[in-house]
Amino acid sequence: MTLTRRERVRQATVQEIKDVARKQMAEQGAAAISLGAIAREMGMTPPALYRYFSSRDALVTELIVDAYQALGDALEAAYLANPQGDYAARFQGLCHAFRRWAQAHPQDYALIYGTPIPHYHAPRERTVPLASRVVTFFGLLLGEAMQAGQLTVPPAYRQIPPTLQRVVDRYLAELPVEGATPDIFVLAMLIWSRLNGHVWAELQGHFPPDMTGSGELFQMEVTAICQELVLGSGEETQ
Amino acid sequence: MTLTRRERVRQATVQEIKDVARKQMAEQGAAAISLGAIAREMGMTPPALYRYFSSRDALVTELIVDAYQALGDALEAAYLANPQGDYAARFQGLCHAFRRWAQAHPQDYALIYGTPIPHYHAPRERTVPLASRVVTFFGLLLGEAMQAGQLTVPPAYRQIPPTLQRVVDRYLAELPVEGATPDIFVLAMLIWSRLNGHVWAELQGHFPPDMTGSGELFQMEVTAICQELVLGSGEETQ
DNA sequence: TGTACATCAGTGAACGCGCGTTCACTGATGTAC
DNA sequence: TGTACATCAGTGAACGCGCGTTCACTGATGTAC
Repeated sequence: MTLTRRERVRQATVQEIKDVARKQMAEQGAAAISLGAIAREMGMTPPALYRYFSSRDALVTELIVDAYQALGDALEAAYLANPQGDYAARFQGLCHAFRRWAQAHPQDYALIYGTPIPHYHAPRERTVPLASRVVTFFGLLLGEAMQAGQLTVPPAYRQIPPTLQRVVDRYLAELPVEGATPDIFVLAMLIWSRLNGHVWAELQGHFPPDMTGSGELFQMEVTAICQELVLGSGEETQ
Repeated sequence: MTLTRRERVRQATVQEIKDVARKQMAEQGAAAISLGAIAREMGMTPPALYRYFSSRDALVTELIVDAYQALGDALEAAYLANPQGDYAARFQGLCHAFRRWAQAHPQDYALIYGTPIPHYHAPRERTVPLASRVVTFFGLLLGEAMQAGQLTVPPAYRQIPPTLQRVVDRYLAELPVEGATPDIFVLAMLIWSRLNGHVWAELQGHFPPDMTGSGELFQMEVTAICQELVLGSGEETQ
């Protein structure tokens, strides 16, 4: 079904609102998203925005959803950009795609992984699946590598305490991905949190800023993880 | 020099202002710190607070300094609580102290490591030394362990690219700590960022919340790092 | 020990500002006959 | 192809609210003689 002229104009306006909001997030931070400021920049009056979003929070929610979606898409593209059997290359590709996206869109990154906006409550039923998708790419890759014998799970990650094991099993049962093991599930989350911690520290200047610009520090961390997991390129077995 | 009655009352008021501010941070987030709300809760009028802090930002700065100080003190206590030669125990103690402090004071933790407050600019000459102090405890410990031959720096951390090496050298030259090597400097930052990433993810609910409550997940990560670094307890050599 | 003065905590009114949101309305765009 | 009506985007005024900050002031606390 093709869109009418009016619908196309409407969609363009929605897009413009989001774009201006993102621009203002970049300048003032996510907490400062304001319908008034957006309207001003668009040459409109604030009430006009209520034709497009039922409230400020609804707009914020859409921005969050878009951000997760964009990050997930970036990871998916990176995942597919590297050859299927080369697990180390795919992993590195994922890691760098994560960092690159965060650096290219620091405002969206802070929106989803930073301090929540005061008085805003995200609808978890929408955000949780999207947040999971991000981690899932790491899980998928690590799972494949393990099945191919190109990954050694460090002993510390193999010994899951019984109470934690039970919780993990419950999540695995609901997961739409087959072949996921508790080891890989936990490993993917922990590896992701390392990367996220690094990228966050970079962006917030918690590292000496002139040490992170080149990306060499990040590369060291990624290499260290590869070595810790003995991530193979798949060449040995083929 | 002993304090006069007036000075003591004054200090108590300053303390109360900070305490109320911290309480409100816990409820509404750091971005919502408001002199008006603080005054209201204290049964005062907003202008009265200007007797104690020259502006809202000055108050925020003090809260940040206090938070860094408290976290540093907690780490120092944990550092000293474990025997000098037992590097693994000391490391684990540091890690858990970091997490415990963050969980006990999530608002202060978010204040220093979360998204910066909009329109507030921290005076870096005050915050950077305090932020460094936190990481320094990890550096100190890892340095001692290495000198004792109880630490193996993973190969990925040993190969520092030349451009990065130059920057690291410059920082090491200014550092008041002797015996710090580039390896350890880089290692401490990266290990800290892993821990920070984990703790942040826990607090923000980026991990499934029922998986983090027990602390077993965090313990797995700490153990993994210990094993990756082959952190010894010092018993073998004595 | 008592008085005169200085210091300082806190008040109350006011400043300009921006916020999200509602409402009744105008005027343009699209649709049905 | 032309007219009558419905839909919808956007305006302007207004709502109540809270913010940081200033100013002139009152009244209590402390100090000097």
